[in-house]
Amino acid sequence: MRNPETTKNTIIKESANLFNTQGYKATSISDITKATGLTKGAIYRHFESKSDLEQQALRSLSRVMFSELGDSIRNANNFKMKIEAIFTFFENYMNTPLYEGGCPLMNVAVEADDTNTALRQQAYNMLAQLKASVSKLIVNGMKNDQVRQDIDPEFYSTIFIATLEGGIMMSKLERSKDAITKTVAHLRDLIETIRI
Amino acid sequence: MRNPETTKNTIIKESANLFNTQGYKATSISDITKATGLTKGAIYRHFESKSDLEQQALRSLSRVMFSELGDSIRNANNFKMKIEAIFTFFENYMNTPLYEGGCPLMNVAVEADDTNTALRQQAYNMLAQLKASVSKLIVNGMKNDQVRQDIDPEFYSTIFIATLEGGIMMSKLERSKDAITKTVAHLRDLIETIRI
DNA sequence: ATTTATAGATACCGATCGGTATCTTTGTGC
DNA sequence: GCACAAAGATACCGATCGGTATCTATAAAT
Repeated sequence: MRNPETTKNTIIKESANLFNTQGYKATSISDITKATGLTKGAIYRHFESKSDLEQQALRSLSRVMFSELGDSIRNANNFKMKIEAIFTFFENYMNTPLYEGGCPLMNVAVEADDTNTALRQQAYNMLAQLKASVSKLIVNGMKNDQVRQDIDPEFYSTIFIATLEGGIMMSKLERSKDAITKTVAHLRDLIETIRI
Repeated sequence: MRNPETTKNTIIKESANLFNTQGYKATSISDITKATGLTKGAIYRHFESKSDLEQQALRSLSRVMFSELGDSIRNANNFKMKIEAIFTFFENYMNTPLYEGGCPLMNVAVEADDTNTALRQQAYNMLAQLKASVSKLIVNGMKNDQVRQDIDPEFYSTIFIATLEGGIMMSKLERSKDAITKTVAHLRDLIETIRI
């Protein structure tokens, strides 16, 4: 019953959920004690500060996000299907989300200002990783003659991510799939202009 | 020296700045006393609660945003130039922003969860207003034979806003104009496909 | 100049914040 | 079954939170 590793994972999972839905600053340690059924003493045994917990929770969210996204890209076996896997991943934020509260990258990017350098740096790294994976997908498409040679992978990677993130922001606010559906439809058209 | 109207405006302006940069929940009343040089007594004479101040501050940000955006659209005299005015407006978030902290709509959309219905509703209304103004611009372009008749204004309005909002989110995180520049370049291409 | 209404300052309230010292409970090796 | 180290609970800390009752200073009207 009393497994410290399990306890730590529980704290990370529950706090990640709270941080991603309510915000990092807005979530208190006592919120986390209520969600986990543990006490402050237990939490501060496993994490040296709230800031430490925030960082580990975001790292967990990041891992979940990128492992799911990476898996679904890997499981698709051509450029078109890999891109569709990304679309599905973002559309799922509105029906069967991996985690509550929307995209952890966008949430932390908006909340973390200059006073929270640790979270900001993590957000920056997440965006860099996301851009790199989309760019790589496009580059591989070019190598396999599925994408035109004259396009800039970084350019399209940026367009894709901006459009999808903006779409889920709108959809979350409107509580409707409409925006993300429209943005994905648009990106599908865009893909056809660079595919071979 | 002692003008209650001026005082109230000062409180709204300074608190709006803090809310938009640090977040609503994360900004305390004492942060606002420091920024304004006033005391709690003065603030609570003009606003009945922090929530009331948050709402009035956001309303102020919204008015500034839409009056500036509306003016620059009005001052342009054809579809292409009006669209360019929107691009310039969003690009300006990265060089000479109207207010610190990025787009008030995106900030409040991400922060305001189900526990803050008042701010959420205001954010929803802001998005509706933004969508309506871009849609109207496209509809007018169609009426004046500057835009193709077979396109859906709501569709393109959504694409534009999603892409621009996503772009400024990325640019703010990366502290670089790169993302917003790329997204604007993309939207410029997109415009050419629906213009006559 | 005096009165009066109100803008703003001061001093406080209980609740909650992040954090810690200390105590009790629990699993594990012998 | 006993000892022991570590996990978790309890009780507390000072600081800060949003909010308010009360007092003082000030501008305007007479």
